[in-house]
Amino acid sequence: MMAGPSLTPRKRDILRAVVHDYVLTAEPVGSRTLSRKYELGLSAATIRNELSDLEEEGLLRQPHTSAGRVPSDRGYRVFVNDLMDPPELPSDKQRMVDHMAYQVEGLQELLHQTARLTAVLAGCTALVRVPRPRGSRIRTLSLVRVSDREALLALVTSSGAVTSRLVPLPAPIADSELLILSSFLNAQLRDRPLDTLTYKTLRAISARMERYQACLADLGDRLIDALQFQDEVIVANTSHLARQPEFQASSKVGHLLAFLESGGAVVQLMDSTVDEASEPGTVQVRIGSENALADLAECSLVSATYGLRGQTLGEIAVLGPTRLDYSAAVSVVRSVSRRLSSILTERFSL
Amino acid sequence: MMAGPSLTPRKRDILRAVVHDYVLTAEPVGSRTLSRKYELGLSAATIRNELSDLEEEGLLRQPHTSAGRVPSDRGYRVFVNDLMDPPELPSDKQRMVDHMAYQVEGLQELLHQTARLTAVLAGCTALVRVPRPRGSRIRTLSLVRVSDREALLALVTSSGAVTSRLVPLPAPIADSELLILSSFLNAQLRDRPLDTLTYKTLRAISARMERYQACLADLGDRLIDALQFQDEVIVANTSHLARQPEFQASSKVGHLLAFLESGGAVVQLMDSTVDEASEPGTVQVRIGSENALADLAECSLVSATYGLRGQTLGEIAVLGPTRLDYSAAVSVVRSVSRRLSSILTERFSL
DNA sequence: CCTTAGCACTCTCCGGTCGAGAGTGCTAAC
DNA sequence: GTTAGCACTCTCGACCGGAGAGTGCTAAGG
Repeated sequence: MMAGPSLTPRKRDILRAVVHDYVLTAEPVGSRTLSRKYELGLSAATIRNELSDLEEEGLLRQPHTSAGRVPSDRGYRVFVNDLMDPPELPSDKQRMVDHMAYQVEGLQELLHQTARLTAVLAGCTALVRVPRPRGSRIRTLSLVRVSDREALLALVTSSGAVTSRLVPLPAPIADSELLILSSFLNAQLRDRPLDTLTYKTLRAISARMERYQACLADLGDRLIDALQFQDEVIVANTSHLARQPEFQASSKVGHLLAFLESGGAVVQLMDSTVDEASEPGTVQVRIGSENALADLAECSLVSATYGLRGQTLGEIAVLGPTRLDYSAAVSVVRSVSRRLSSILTERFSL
Repeated sequence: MMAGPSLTPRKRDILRAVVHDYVLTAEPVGSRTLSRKYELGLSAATIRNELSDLEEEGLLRQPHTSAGRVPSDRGYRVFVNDLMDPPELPSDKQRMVDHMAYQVEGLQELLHQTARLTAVLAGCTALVRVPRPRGSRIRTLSLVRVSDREALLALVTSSGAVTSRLVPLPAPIADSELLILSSFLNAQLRDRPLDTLTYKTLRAISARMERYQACLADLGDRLIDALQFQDEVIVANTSHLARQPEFQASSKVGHLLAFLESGGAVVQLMDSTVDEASEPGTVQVRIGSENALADLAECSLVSATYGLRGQTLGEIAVLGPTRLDYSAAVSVVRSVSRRLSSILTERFSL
């Protein structure tokens, strides 16, 4: 966004070193450490001055006076934009990517393996968003009361597939109201092609629905979650997140996991990541608070789309704490998404 | 196994109360609490004596002198065997179970929903083991080196399905050795019906393999994990585990998650649970150390098989800390497994 | 003989204090 | 502009001591 090139080369070197060291150790890094471990040709005192400047510019933070420095989200951003240059994957890893689809048949299995491989190569949690079935539309949608606290949302698509979800009801609701709601949703969504149903569209519909019937409060959001039915997201290696020191404390792990388990939320996240024209192969990085999702304030997402003949089918991403090896993550995601696209093209472009 | 009926009725009441309270609060429960919260008609002092006896019998433990008591694994066992009587599911929950398959099509989707529902009803992590494809056999199996540290295991079944797994290699291994190993495995496994491939069988083969080539060390186990390819296990609501106070500390959550993510390990667990003749609908309970898997020393598993016309197809289970509401869990698992079996029978018994 | 009240004892938990260690910011010299 | 030196600040771990909870034992009461 800004401020990138205004740094002196020396500041750049130092910021790079801080990021590198912190990613490695997860400990705030001090001037002494920097002057010893990195060949900056500077004494600790000089580095201290530079660190102080970098902090003033908002690129570093101090957890407390007299601890070392830690990169801020903006610091990571500068690092990602200007200071790193992700290499091509080392040949042994690249070989694994090339062999990825070896004798794998079936899209679903292919994507599962992709997720696993990405997770292994990047040493992180990996997400793969499965393509929506193209061209199919919503035929009907119905809402049935199951108990006072749960309703069943059933959905039939033009291809004949049926899906259903349990929807928690925030408050008991009369059958008649449910009927009204049901027909409202039907009117809004019938014949809608599934692949036009982004999170934003659903959000808009939900807004109208709330106006229509105020008592439904947050049911809208729940429905959105539930509507993400076909958008399954494959998650691999969640345990990596749980092992990060920054998430050990308190109930953070629990929150994160719950988030990852609610497919809808993950889809929402990914939708918000795609900034229109992102060609397959372009890697996007979202850092910490840039996600604007409280649960992910301390996480970063490195993602790229994959597709077929230029058309985007899905997305593949790596998720970790903001203290992420961005360079490696970008290398992996870039390589895997390219490879996946080319496999799909090879295989399905008859 | 023993010791059940030898308890006086009063001891039974007290043990029941201890289990009940501890499950609820996750805090060691003391004599005073018991005499106040439960209508035992006894003073704290009397209860203390009984608690002392129960501890001597190994049914209770004290985390430290002068803390309250906590049920031991054996205590839970006695509770499960003799002291509880799981009721039928309350009608609202039962209704949800009855509506379970409403308009759901496709086995995979049905099982996913089953897992989710089970998790919701029991308020726990739920596992569903997917049926193996019946009658299909292994046609060929090949092992290809991908890098020094990874090989690819590819498998073709008689139905034509192909699966592959990356197998980590403990040590670099020559192509020629891999070839030998590959043909050995082929000889052992070719034409083997998939549904006879239990963990025990694989274990036996792996043992022979180790003898055959000592340098392969633990590759055997890895292969077993990898071989469980079709045995996918659906896991729902893992975040519940992460939220339990007993797992907050240290890296326990990470371990548990890693365990759940390695499908092979879970299958192994489930295999070891099935004690031969378990008819569909019979609920099995494995408590803590009974699992004999270090990772699960503090977990309990409540499971039942499901099937079609008397034949077992898979298994459904609830997983939680040993401090589990066994009664509720049994109710849910029993009800869901019955229902699932009857849905399958209805639908697939043409 | 079983039950209960009373009491001493033990153990954890919590708050406060203290010293060690790490790292900073500032100043003065090079 | 760079560096050495030094005082200052802050965290972290160890240690201590009191409060609280719970036990085990003993002796009195039904």
